[in-house]
Amino acid sequence: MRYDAEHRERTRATILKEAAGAIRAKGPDGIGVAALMKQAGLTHGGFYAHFKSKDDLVAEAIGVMFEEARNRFDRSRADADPRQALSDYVGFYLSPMHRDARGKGCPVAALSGDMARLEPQGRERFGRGVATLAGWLGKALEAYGVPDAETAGRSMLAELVGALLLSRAVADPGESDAILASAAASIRARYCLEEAQ
Amino acid sequence: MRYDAEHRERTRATILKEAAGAIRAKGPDGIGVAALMKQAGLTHGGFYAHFKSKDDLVAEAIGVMFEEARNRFDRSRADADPRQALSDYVGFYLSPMHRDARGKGCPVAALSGDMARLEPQGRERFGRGVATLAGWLGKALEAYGVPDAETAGRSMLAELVGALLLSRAVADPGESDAILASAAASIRARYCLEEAQ
DNA sequence: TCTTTTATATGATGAGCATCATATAAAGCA
DNA sequence: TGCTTTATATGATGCTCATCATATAAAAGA
Repeated sequence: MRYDAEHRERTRATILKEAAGAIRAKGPDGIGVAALMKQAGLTHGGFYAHFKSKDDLVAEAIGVMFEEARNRFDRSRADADPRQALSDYVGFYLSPMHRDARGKGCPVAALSGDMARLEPQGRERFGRGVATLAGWLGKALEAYGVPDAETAGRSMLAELVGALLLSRAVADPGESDAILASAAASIRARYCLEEAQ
Repeated sequence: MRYDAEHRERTRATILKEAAGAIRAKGPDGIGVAALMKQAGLTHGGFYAHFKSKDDLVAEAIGVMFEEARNRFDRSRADADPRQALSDYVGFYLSPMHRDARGKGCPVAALSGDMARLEPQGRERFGRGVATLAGWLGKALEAYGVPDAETAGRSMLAELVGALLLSRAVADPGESDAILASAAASIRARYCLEEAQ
């Protein structure tokens, strides 16, 4: 019905935003095209006017998630010294709030487990996101003199992701909190972030 | 057809063993009852003579996986001093071999990502397994004088799991190897395991 | 040998899924 | 006002899945 010029674009963005949330919350196989389109206020058939296939959507949505993550990371380091910025990021990452907001949180933690089963297109995009994120962490560590910063950045990302995943996986809330707290304490101690908090 | 006394039991064990592998490799939703029974040399209908439901099977299979993991851990610490045993375990855990054997490897790394979506029965069993594994690591660390061993055990598990997951998730083999190596180096340095390797 | 028992097999049901051919409706243009 | 274009809607197809009612076949006990 020949809507105004950017209508199609806006609709596509809405679908992608819904998908980015739903895929993180329920996994790439946990959400169907019909349900997703309904969430976006549309019907399922129209989907294929915007995306070649569901795999195509998933790959694009992964890109959107990493853009969101980049914005968050940029914001956290905007006005502070690198050590403070890193401390803030660790604090956010290992917070119960982040744990409980799977659909809005870090795509790496939300999707790592599903990646091995995903089509190459999405995996590739995910891999680039992981490398970028590890690089940011490494640079932040390097900025205040941590040695072997590239290795440390990857190690730190692994612990952040592992701790968040475990805290989401276990059934007991006390154990879940303890996992987050232990990882935070260990990371802070080892990269001299204690006093910055 | 009234097979001999333990036939039923043996069949059940076969199904569980196949399930424990397939669930780790493809996820709880990645394998169907029919395909699983076929792998076990049976037809799909007979399944319900052994398990109440697929959810029931998944929960039991998770138990089997953690038993396997316990055996592996026990073996690794059988004849060495605690530091050497821990070093061996870290070496095994972060090896490319373990990364590539998802169906036979650590259930925590294989299933963390799926846990949040699983029924409570399976989650509960998984949570107990995680706590036990973190406890073992903590005890091993304590045995050679690492301070705050309980915290350190949880932190170490988080990094092991996170690194293995990331190494399986990224598409680029070089990056995957680097993630494993970075985590191993960081863990060895921080818990004085270098010289033990 | 005949009956009873029970582990496994067959086949069906109904739900959910991705995908696609076709229809509709409304905005811009004539 | 009427025509054309195109974003969205409807409805169908064929697939996979968990589950279950029912059938079969063979071992154990008589």
